Amino acid sequence: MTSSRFAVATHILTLLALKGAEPLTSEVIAESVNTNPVVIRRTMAGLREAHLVVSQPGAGGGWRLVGAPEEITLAAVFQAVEPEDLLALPTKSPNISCPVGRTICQTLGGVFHDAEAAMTARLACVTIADVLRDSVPSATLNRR
Amino acid sequence: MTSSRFAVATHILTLLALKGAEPLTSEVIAESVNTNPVVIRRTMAGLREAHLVVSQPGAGGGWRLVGAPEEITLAAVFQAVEPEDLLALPTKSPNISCPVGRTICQTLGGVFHDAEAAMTARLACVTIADVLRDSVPSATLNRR
DNA sequence: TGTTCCGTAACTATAATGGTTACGAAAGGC
DNA sequence: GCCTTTCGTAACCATTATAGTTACGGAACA
Repeated sequence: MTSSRFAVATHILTLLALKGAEPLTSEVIAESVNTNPVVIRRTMAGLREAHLVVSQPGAGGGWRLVGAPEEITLAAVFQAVEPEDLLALPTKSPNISCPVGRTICQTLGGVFHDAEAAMTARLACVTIADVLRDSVPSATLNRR
Repeated sequence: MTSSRFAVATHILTLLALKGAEPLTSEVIAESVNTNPVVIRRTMAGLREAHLVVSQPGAGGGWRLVGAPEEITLAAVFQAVEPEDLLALPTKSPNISCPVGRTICQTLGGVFHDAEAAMTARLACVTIADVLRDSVPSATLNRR
């Protein structure tokens, strides 16, 4: 099981898309997500590094989307907040004196990579705009 | 990040496939995986429930594959040892007085399900026989 | 009857996650 | 220049999952 960061990040971006150009503070976002502003900032840090959002400190500041909701795929969101590999190899290396143990990790690495790529490809078909439309059908996107 | 159970289970099944009808003890398997016999038994419990392996206590006992390696897909292995959802929704429900928070979990649930299905579909294309061939090319499968 | 082996409970150590407090720094209104 | 707002981040705690380990009961079989 992964962390809920991906779910939280998607929730936040959808909220930002709904509110359009208006910047939202961590406090306001935290209320919608039902958590602490610091948790929001932690999650947003990854999104900012990926240039999906920008932040502005000071009065009237907060968070805004960088691009159009139609152009933010969930694959990009996933990679921004869950960098690690989804399927894990064992921390302790297998016994290299066993013919299987000697090579299994390399074999599995390839399979795992393919499987994760398949999942990412599926996530790349969905955008924040799609999520917003699905989640709040009545929303008229406030475009900049 | 998931646990390494899926990797360990695949390792074990590959080892059983290599050894054919000969039953392997938890001790022998643990040596190849480089861990403790109890950890092996814990992992095997899921595989037994899924009818992928059978165990036999007592002298000369151990673990054997139930079916042919060609018929055991990694999707079946994955589902046997990692039953939970891969992508997680937040433990705390969002704020239902927010239009996004009210509905986002249901929307995300659908997306997550599709993404996991895409990964599983990819894993269903690979069998234990494939892994064995890839990992130990020289292996002649000892068939029953 | 004794050895071998699984089945499982119990305990521990470690790491990840999420929640919280705290405080520094940047932005902008006055 | 000051003061308020807000982000950025460190630090700490509680909770949970995983993996490792010991221990012991019960089944199989010679």
